Amino acid sequence: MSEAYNPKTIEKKWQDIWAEEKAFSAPNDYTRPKFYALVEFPYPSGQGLHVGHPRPYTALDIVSRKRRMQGYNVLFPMGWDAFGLPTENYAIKNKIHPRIVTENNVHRFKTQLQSLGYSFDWDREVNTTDPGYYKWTQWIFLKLFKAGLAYKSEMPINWCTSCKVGLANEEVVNGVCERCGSPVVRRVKSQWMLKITAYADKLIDDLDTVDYITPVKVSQKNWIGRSYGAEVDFQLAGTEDKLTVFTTRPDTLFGATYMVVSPEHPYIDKYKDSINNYEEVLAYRDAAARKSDFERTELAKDKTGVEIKGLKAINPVNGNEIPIWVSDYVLMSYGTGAIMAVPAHDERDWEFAKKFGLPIVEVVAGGNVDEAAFTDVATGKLVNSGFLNGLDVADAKKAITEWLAEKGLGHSKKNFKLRDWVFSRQRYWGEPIPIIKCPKCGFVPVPEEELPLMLPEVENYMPTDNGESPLAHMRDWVETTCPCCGSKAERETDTMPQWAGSSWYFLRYLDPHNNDALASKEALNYWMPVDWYNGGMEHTTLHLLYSRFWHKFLYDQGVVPCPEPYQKRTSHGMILGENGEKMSKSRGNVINPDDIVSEFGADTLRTYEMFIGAFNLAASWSQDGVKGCRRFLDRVWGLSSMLVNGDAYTADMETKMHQTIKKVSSDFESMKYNTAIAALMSLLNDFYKKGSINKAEFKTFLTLLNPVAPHITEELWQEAGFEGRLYQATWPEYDEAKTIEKTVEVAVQVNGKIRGYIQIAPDADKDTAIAAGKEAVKDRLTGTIVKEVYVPGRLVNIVQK
RNA sequence: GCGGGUGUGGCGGAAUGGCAGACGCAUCAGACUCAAAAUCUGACGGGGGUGACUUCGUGAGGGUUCGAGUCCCUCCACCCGCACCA
Repeated sequence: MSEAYNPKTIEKKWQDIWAEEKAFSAPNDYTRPKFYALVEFPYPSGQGLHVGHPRPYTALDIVSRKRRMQGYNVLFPMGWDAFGLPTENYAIKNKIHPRIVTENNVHRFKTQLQSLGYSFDWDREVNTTDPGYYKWTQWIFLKLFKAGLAYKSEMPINWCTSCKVGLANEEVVNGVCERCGSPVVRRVKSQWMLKITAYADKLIDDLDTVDYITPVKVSQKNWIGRSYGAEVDFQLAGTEDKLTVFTTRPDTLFGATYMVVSPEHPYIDKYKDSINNYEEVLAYRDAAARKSDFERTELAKDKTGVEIKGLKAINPVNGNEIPIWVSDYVLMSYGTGAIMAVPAHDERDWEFAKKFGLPIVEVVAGGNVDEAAFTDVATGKLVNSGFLNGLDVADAKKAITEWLAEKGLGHSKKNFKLRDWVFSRQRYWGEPIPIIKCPKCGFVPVPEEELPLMLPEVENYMPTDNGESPLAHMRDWVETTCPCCGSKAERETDTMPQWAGSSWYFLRYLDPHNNDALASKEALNYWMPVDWYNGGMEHTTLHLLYSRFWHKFLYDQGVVPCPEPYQKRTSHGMILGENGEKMSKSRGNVINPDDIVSEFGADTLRTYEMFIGAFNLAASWSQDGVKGCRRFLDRVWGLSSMLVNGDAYTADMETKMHQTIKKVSSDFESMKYNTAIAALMSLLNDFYKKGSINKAEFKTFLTLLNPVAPHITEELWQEAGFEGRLYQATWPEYDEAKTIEKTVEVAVQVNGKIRGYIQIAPDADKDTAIAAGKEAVKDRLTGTIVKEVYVPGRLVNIVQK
């Protein structure tokens, strides 16, 4: 073969052949060992594919191709997470229906992904905007509703004062609207909520049963934020009411010298007649409400507050009457919205007490509470605390909690930072929430047999002036009758957030055309759980947590066979621009994958993105690096002109062949793609040095490289006249014994410094090695030998005085 | 402030506690060429030496060890999250 390597023709050729032969379809052959590899399906944006997409996709494509050659039935699917705001905004701006925008974008993305030669099973493609798909998204919502896990609640939302529309958090940048730059304020609206907090404990505890990379587990745990403590009741002096607080330090109760309530605490209104400075308190509350998130962050270090005069609380443990303050450092959304302040042992309380001259009483000895709050729970001993004196913190916690329970003044309690999931969007391009609002029956689910509740075709999908969903315009869609009592009723006009469709998509791949269930029992039992899921760290506390929640719910409902959806979760680093900054249009450092494919070929792009650096770390793009990978493939192409006969590895190559098979096999599994490719480059260099490669060696080399560069290897396989298709070949085996060199160079050190080398068998015994080593450095052995170290195959170290 | 991550040649990066810098890029030299490109071959951390060699060197400083990029302690810088969660 004398023609030069031309990826343009061979890549198209093999993509067509693979499609025609259905090379990568995952048959429902439930007798074979299965492997379910999953990558996050993309949001088909108008920008087209980003060079960031191929990094994770190629990585799991490599693993999938390898596993197929190892005999697994591999499911590696792809689909489209196509509902969402950018499409809707683009549609509004350009006056094109979002459905059309989505179709166009999906077409472009699919063409781009296909040009990269991924071994996706395209027969299982899913699209979240397809009614046949969102039928089941709505079905799951109804299950949640019927189980009491979907409810409506007044929630503050982000409201753009200029666009007059509710915004997602992601659309608010530094307190202003991302699109128009106008200030964003909080506005209370009735929203659908999902009770993810009901699964808070399971979402933490079951992390022990899955194989996720540590940063993901840590982030999820911190995000859920479970903490153990106690709720304690403080009597409001002169009333029948109690002010309840949550604390993780009930042991410090004797040191509680005042209390603080959040500005939104209901007692401010309830006791306004008893509050002497109500006007002042109200002014503080209004000021706090006006603060934007940005200001709250900025002012976090400087505590503000107002004493509520006329109300006092009684410390239950010593009967002291203590003042109550209001301050925005106490959040209504966590615990009870009120705290007991122990300035001696809490930094925030200490700061507040110092500023307002409140008493600081030390109850845990070990620090200097005049200087700083003492928060060390490991070493302190209780003082000034009556019956707790002398105990350490852990014992004191236990003792006081028991005491509180006995007296009916409190009880142990655990709390979470996790909040319920705001599930409503006042937008058009999302799944309609299948609920009917009946004046008599309340919220009534749309009957299951009426699903999917189709998103109506509308002329005008612009947001309304009053913040209602555009669907509210559609009176003939909105007005309906109650399925329960038959009276006039209205449909819910909110739609679901983008996270809905992506919370269960991995289930639909199993059986994407099933109209009777989200997937058949057989398919679920065979394929679940996902064996390996790779995705971005940015989804750790949103998509990944949401989908685990839905899956756990579906498990409790008997819909899915396993409590966790993903057995293993890994994550890739970002690809940055050549200047080391995040790629963006404004920075002018965006690389378009299409350009790389047309100039260098898909195999080069795949190889480069895998060679760029450690998979889990961010990496900067380098056009020279791309060229280097193309040069590597050119040299691979050149191997065919060195091809000689031979059905077994030649003697001088045998060790290296077995070593490379071993290294590439394990590196692919541990995501060390860069070193796997380096090993293949090194092997290639050896063939060049030698000037020949035999057929056995060529077969192995092509097979090892195939997962990374599938087109060129398949072409060379065919050109060399090897049997069948390379994608159907068997992954090569290595013989551990044959990975070991006959002799190796072993460094000889004297007192830890290298002074010579010996050639010796790697498994030589210690006496032989030490003797040879001493001989090699005999001129330097002038002192008394105190130690002789021998690491087979590595080094000899003679330690002398 | 808290949590997670990262610091190694000119650059991207390799190194189960055991020869630091594999592999690639850039650069330089040689071969080929009228020439250039491409390709092939070789050199390529700093200092010293004609040289075989020698010495220093993995963000900084300590420590453990025969031996530390790797383990421990104290710091520093940068990146990414979270942000008063009682």
